[in-house]
Amino acid sequence: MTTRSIPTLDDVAKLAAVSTATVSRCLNAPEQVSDSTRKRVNKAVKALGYTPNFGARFMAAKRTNTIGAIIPTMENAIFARGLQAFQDELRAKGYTLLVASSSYKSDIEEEQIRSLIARGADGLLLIGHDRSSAIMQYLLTRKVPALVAWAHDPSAVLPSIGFDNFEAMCGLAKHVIAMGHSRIGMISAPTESNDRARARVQAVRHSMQEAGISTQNLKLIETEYGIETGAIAFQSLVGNSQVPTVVFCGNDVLAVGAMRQAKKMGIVVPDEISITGFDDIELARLVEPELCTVHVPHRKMGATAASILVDMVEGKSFPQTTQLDVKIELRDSLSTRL
Amino acid sequence: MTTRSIPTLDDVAKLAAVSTATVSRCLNAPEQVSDSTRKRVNKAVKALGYTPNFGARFMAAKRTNTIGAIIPTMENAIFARGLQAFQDELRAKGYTLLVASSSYKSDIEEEQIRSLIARGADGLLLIGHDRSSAIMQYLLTRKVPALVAWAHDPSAVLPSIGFDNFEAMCGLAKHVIAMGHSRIGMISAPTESNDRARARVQAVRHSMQEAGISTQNLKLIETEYGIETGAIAFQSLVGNSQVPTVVFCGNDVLAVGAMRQAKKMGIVVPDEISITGFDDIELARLVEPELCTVHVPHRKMGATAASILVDMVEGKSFPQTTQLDVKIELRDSLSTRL
DNA sequence: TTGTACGCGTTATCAA
DNA sequence: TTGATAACGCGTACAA
Repeated sequence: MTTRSIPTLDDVAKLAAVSTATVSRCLNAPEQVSDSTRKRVNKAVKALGYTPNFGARFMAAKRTNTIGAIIPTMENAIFARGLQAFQDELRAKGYTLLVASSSYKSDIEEEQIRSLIARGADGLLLIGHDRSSAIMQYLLTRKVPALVAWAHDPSAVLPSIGFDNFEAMCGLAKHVIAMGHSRIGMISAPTESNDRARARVQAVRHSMQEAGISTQNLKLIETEYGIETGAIAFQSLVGNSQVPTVVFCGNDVLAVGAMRQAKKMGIVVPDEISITGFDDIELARLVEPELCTVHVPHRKMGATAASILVDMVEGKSFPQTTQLDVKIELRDSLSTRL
Repeated sequence: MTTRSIPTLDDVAKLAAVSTATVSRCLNAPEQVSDSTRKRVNKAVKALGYTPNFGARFMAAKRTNTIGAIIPTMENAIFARGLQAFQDELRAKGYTLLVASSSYKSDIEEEQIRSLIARGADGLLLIGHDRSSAIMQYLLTRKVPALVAWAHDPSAVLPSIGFDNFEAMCGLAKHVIAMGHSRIGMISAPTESNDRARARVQAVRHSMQEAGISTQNLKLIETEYGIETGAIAFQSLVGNSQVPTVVFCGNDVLAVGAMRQAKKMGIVVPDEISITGFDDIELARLVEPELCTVHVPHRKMGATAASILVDMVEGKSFPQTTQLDVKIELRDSLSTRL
């Protein structure tokens, strides 16, 4: 039982009695190697338990078959589900996924972008378009293909896949307003450096104006992502003089927090107040009443994002932007205001 | 506007009119460089937007300040929360986290372990002790520090941090049995290559035997992780001749699925049947009735795991196993059987 | 305090 | 089909 050191290409080559070039070819272009030597090499690889060193491979080939993804947080079910689909699809295409999370902080995101690129990520998946010009410059000079997901903006520099947050929320808001609601509350994630959140808020404003309702009637609270924060926001929203008849929430988690708080305060949903969410995570159908929300095809988005990004990396043609359809899920947490 | 290529150490050195060695020192051991030259070098680094190439750095230094983590799935809130804490703590200590997921498949996990090690991960976080001897050999010969989380086993080869799944479930099961339950159902995640799931099932068996209840009275169903799968399992459990009075679930997600199915079938929880979970994710307190479960300190586990793993990587002393306390949360989905 | 020069493990070019 | 060999970008003895 001697201490064996980590086997290298050279070790494999020696054991198989060939050159390192041949071993390398066996691994990367097997069809260029004769059957007999390939068998011999593969045997040596197994015997030694050889694994290529990515650092060296990266330096020599400038490719890693690795895709990096930076998401705001792993604690959010929507990203988790989409990301899992993203990874599954990448695997099928022979790529490995590396994930980093930014905690919704743009400076951390920048750091992660640099880190993943330095590590040789062939392509990057990012969330949303909001990004400092410095880091955009960096991305462009490094020429690393980057795809923005969870967003849809044909005019943006980076290609994107997602849905139109503005349109989606408009659809819901118009429906709600048509039901007779005019005193409106909204709980949103912080809109600074979060284009998705901003678009959803603007959609509500826009829909109100279009219906001739003064946006003075909109009570907006911005708060961080969480059930607890949603509950607190709801409390202060209904504590005001003008209690809204409906509360739009920027995502399902905030909405569920609002619903919990309503129950706690003895406010009946939807009889006394309607609540809506966004995303349609599993949770939305587990609460009572079921949450009215906007369904987003996360898995499909993740899988499609993988396809597109791989095409980008491999120099194939790809769409500048891909729009996915959302569906408004009218459920029991929303009712008509007579 | 010329096409600039990626700046290297050499470029920085030239611009600052020093040698590459000095630049390297500026980055890795600033105290060895005089103030004036350091300033000059830092300026050049900024001007060029230089980022070290990890591949090259890894090859030369054999360290990357990177920790890899392989979790079964990102879609599970328990891992997500613990992992986020893990990452936050790592960041504070100057390490970067790379995440991969195995979809609960051991062959994929092996692939990911090799991949992360080849990429130069200084240390690895793994979930659970179940692992083939081949990959254990690989881990040991590569001498990469690896810490097992979500498990606690003083006798295992790899150091671990977590809680005693067996003891935790025994605590709950004994309490339930003392409440008068004797016809028992259980919905578990697949126990093959999942020591946590296995320990929880064994705990129920053990507790029954200890109370003099034949384990013939245990109806066990193994199914994959998910709300829907939990619902299906529950349905077949109550479709049997001997309907259980309590259903233990291996985790909260399965339990919530069971509760949803019970509601759908018009079976009142806990009056007609009690249901328990494990983990205490946020969801547990959002369903109605609130789910009786075992609370696990995920965040604390993640943060502590980071500390220990960094100590391992840096050659400091560390505990072979760290046990965290769990707490049984007696909530309304469990009631006495008279 | 700073510079020179070598080696890390791989891929790719070119010849054989 | 195979082999020799030059990069790739960095850290670090060792020397100055």
